[in-house]
Amino acid sequence: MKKKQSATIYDVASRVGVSLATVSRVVNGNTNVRESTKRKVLAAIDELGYHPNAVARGLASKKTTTIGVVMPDVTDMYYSELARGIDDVANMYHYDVLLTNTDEDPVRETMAVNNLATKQVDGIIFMGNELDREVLNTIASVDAPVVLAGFLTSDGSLPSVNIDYVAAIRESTKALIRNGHQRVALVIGPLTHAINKQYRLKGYQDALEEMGIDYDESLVFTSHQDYAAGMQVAERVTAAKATAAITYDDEVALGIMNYMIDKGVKVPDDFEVVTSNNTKFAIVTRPAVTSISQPKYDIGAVAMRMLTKLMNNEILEDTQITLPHTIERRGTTKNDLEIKM
Amino acid sequence: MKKKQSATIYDVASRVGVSLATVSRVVNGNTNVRESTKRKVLAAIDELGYHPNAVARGLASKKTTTIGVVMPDVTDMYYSELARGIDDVANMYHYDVLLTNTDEDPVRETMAVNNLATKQVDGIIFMGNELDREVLNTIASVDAPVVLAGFLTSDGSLPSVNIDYVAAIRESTKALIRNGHQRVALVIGPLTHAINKQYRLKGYQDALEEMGIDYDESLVFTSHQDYAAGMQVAERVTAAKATAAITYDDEVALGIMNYMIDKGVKVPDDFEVVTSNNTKFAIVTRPAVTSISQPKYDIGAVAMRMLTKLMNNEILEDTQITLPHTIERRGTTKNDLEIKM
DNA sequence: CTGAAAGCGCTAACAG
DNA sequence: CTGTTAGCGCTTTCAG
Repeated sequence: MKKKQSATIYDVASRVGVSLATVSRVVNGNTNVRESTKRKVLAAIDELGYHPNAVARGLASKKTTTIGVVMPDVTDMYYSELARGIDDVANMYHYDVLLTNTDEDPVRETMAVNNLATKQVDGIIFMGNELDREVLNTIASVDAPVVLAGFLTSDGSLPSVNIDYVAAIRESTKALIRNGHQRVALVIGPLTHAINKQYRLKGYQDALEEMGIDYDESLVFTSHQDYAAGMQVAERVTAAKATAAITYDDEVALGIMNYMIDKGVKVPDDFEVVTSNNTKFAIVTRPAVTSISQPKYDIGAVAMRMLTKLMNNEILEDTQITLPHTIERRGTTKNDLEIKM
Repeated sequence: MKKKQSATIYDVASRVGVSLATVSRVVNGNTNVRESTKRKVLAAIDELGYHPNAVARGLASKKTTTIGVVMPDVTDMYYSELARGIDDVANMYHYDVLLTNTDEDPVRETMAVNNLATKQVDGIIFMGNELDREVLNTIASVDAPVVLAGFLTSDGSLPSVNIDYVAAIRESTKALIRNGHQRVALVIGPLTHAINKQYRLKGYQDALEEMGIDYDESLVFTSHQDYAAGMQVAERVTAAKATAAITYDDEVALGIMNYMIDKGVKVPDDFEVVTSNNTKFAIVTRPAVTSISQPKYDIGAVAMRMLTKLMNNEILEDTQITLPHTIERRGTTKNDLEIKM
């Protein structure tokens, strides 16, 4: 039963007594084939166990019906949920997904994009936190549309799908301030990244300004995106005498929360926490974590949908898509947390 | 700067004044090329920005340097950690990964395998809980080696990488019994799956027998692999008057634990929990969850390593690989939990 | 060490 | 509605 791929389009053609072209037509659903011959071809295909060779098809048609997905890490819940959205709509449009983990290393990101180009993918969806100049150049040099999912560059030169980070952080910060906090810590990624400096930090600063609180740089912390990093930054947050924190990553939020709990600090009574991604991590703890709720699956799905249009040479009416977010109130904030614009 | 792929091997050849064959040789690292012409070819490649077309190469060589990974769901931490191990060693051997989510639906699994065959992947790594007969037939019909990661079939007809589930569950069950529990609940997946019935349940029964406790079918529960399902099964576990539980999935364990906590049952004082996958979920809660520790990343990595051998037509000395596991004691079991063989 | 020639399996005009 | 004819870009004998 091995060697399924042995039958070629030629075998089918000669068996039925038609030309390659005819077989190709029925395989590709071309309507210009007489019903009777179509039936015969289909029968032969079945008997021979013929399956089209996508590689040959790719060479001839210059379309591989494969897209590349470049992401920091599949084991990161935030990205994997985006990936699931991407994969589902990719399948819906009959695309396969070539997955690459980069750990946000620009060198690996560059290699990944180049490699995907070599494999002739029809398009690429890129996830991460920032686009290094060299990566940007590589993307520009590639003959395949690229869309960013879950982050963006400051110049908006590439199509992307995101939520309104400024508003999301602004709202949460204000809510915390209304809850009585004068010192709210902001825990984000490197300020060298546009998404952190121009969006998240901006939202935080806007909130402070609107609420009449002076911006204190010492309340802004940079952290890696993992649990251990959260525990570490928690110590600094404590030292800075913050009484609440907004984080950009759920694992970091849990690290901070558990640090507090382990130190005997009551959450939310003595310390409130709001996180950003609303992954499963935010709901399995006690207390569960209040979070900005991003439509992660949809971000991936919409990005993929955009990509299909791009691959189809359609014009996008809007290249910078912003999806709505909400705030999910849970146990790490006091019940009277009030969300307002 | 667009249209990078414009240059072909032919362009390079004519620019240098050699034949295609020569360029192909230097591109593929064939040593039979004079150093001077090699240098010239390399220079031309650089000037023209030539990048080999993997699709054409695949057609000609019948190797795509791409493998397929079929998994239930990327957003499931257990599988995504396996996937990361796979991806890392795949890259090490210069393979790309085509990812497909199946939600364990046999229909989608069958389609996935067929699709991967169409795409001419050189090999496939399959993850899941069970192989449906039809899926098994499809796998057999495909002309590419397949290895299973993180589960197995009862007949061992396919190469696989796992831990010793029987021993792992036996040890944890016995440890719980030694802790004084007469009624330990076992929460696993459907008994129609070999991994549940012939391995996990067996380990549980062996432990009971060794400890002189009668097997009580009403203490074995079937549950889906998610948090909500865990909360649901917890109610039944409580009704069955179990005082401890062993689960096959971390999210399920958290569901059970939180159900107990929410009901005022003290964990671990009044109820102990041991889970199986030791994902990040097990460490971010308070208490953190005692877990069987599987080398998930390594399971994926070893599976991929096996696959490379298979793709290289090497003979495997051992097709059923068992990796070592340990038990990670945390806060959902009493401190005197004693692990013995 | 290098070139010529024959495909890999399929799509895509172009005829008819 | 169907066949013919070119390739797609590269690998791979086989000569030399």
